[in-house]
Parts: sequence; C-alpha cells; structure tokens
Amino acid sequence: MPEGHTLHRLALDLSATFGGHLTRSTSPQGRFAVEAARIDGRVLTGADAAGKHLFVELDGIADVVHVHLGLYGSLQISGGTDHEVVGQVRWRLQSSTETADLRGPNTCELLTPPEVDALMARLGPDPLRPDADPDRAWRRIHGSTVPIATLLMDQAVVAGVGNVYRAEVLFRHGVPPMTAGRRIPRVRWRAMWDDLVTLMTVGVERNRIDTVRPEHEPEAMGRDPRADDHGGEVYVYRRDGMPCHVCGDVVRKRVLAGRNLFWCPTCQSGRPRTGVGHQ
DNA sequence: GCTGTATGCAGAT
DNA sequence: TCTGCCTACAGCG
Repeated sequence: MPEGHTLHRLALDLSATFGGHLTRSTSPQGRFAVEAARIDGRVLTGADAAGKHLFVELDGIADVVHVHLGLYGSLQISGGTDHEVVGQVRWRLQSSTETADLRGPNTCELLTPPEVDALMARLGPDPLRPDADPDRAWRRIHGSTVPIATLLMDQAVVAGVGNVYRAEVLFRHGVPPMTAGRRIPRVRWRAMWDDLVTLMTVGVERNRIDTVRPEHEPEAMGRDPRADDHGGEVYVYRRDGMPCHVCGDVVRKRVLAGRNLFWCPTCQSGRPRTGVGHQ
C-alpha cells in the first residue's frame, strides 16, 4: 500500500532493524546486481523518506539507495537470514539476523548526493516531514484552474498523498473533487493540510490507512465491521456503489487523469450542510 | 491458464 | 490523453 506513510514507516523500520549493522546486499533477480555489489558489506547508517521516495544510506559511500515502490512494489522485513527467494526479489538486504526483500519497485538505484538534492527539489511539501511548509503547496493550488483532486495527486504540489488519502481528505472536508484549486479558500486548504498531517501520522503508526472518525465507525453506526474491509477503515476509497457511511447516498467513482476517483455526491456537494463530521 | 486490476509515474503523442 | 513499466493476486473459464 505505498502512499507516503508506507515509505516513512519503512524508513523507521529499516533504521531500527539494520541501523548500525553490517549488511549484505544481493539482487536475486539480477536487475540491481551491479549496485548491490557496490554496497555489499557496508554498515547501514540510516534510512529516510520524502513523499513516496525512500533513501538508504551506507557507511563509506556517498551514493544513496533510492527506492520508489510505484503502484505495487513492496519491501518486506522479516527475522532470519535463510529465507528461500520467493518471486522477483530486486534487492535483498541482510544483517546477521534479519532480511529485507524488495519486490516490484518502480525504481531501485544508487543516486549521487546532487541527484538526491535534485529529486527532493521537485517535491512539494510532505505532511510527514516536520519542516514542511503548507504555504508552498498553497501557492500552487490557489491560482490553479486544475481540480483539487488532481492537484492533491501531484507530487510537486504535495508529496506523499496518493489515491486513498486524496479521496479521504476531500471527503472529510466536504470538498467536491472537481473544485478548481483557485476556488479552495486558504483556511480550507490549511484545514486539509492539518488533517493530512494527522491522518498520515496515524498511517505511519498503524501501517495502514484509517480515516473514519470514531462516531462513524461500524460499531457506532451499527454496521458490520467486515462489510468492506480494505485493510483499513475508509469513507469512500473503493467503496463505489456502496452507501456512504455518513449520509447513506451511493458512493461514486469516475476516472480522472487516469486514476480512479471516489466521492460521496451528497457529503461533497459543496453546499453548506448540517450533518455530522464536516467542518 | 488467461485477464483485469492495483494505494505510481514518466515519456510520448 | 495515452502507453508502458515494475509484480502479484483474485476471478474466471
């Protein structure tokens, strides 16, 4: 489930598991073999994330491993070192006691420090980084005729938000997805940003996306908690055709800029409403 | 066994 | 707006 929270969580887990340890690197699949040989046998000094990008640093080499999971990549950390290789493992990282297997990444490469800087420079503020400046995103949003739903997915506007957080934050603020960026009031954007900080921080802690407020949880609403389980509790993401948790209207879906977009036409009508849960 | 789909993004058209 | 790509898995015949 690679949105920004996944990468930040992986950075924490990699640091905790491998930080300060001598590591071995291989590429069972072969496509990272040359690079793996260069970093093999080094102490892992740290891991960090920015948006959906993961960086791993090793002692004695300036270059940094850059990983982007894309749509379906995964990095699985597990105890033990004698695992059989299952599937296409691009990079296997091991300490004396632990193994991390990277499968299906969009990108796994070594970058020089200037290349890392260039990559960071093209990212918008990341709600999971304490130094992030939401006004930088605002400057891109408030003059734009592009729908807010599209802007939220643009990593140069906000880094780390993916299709789930986009749908959920728009729902939680009652914003119609097709609203032009320039029609989003500044206070609304700030509330959405603060909410993203909260939601994504919870995402890192739980390693899953939960966006449903306590008063709308299945137990509180008398719903079956197993009715639509996507590995997290959400309002609209992939719930098209199902009743909205808040108002009961049917959740809609359309393709926007090549991605599925989900929303509730009633809760996100753009008209002031008295229902619970919206600001 | 095949097809479709996926929480992403770059490059071509 | 589209195509391609990284890979695994569910659903279907």
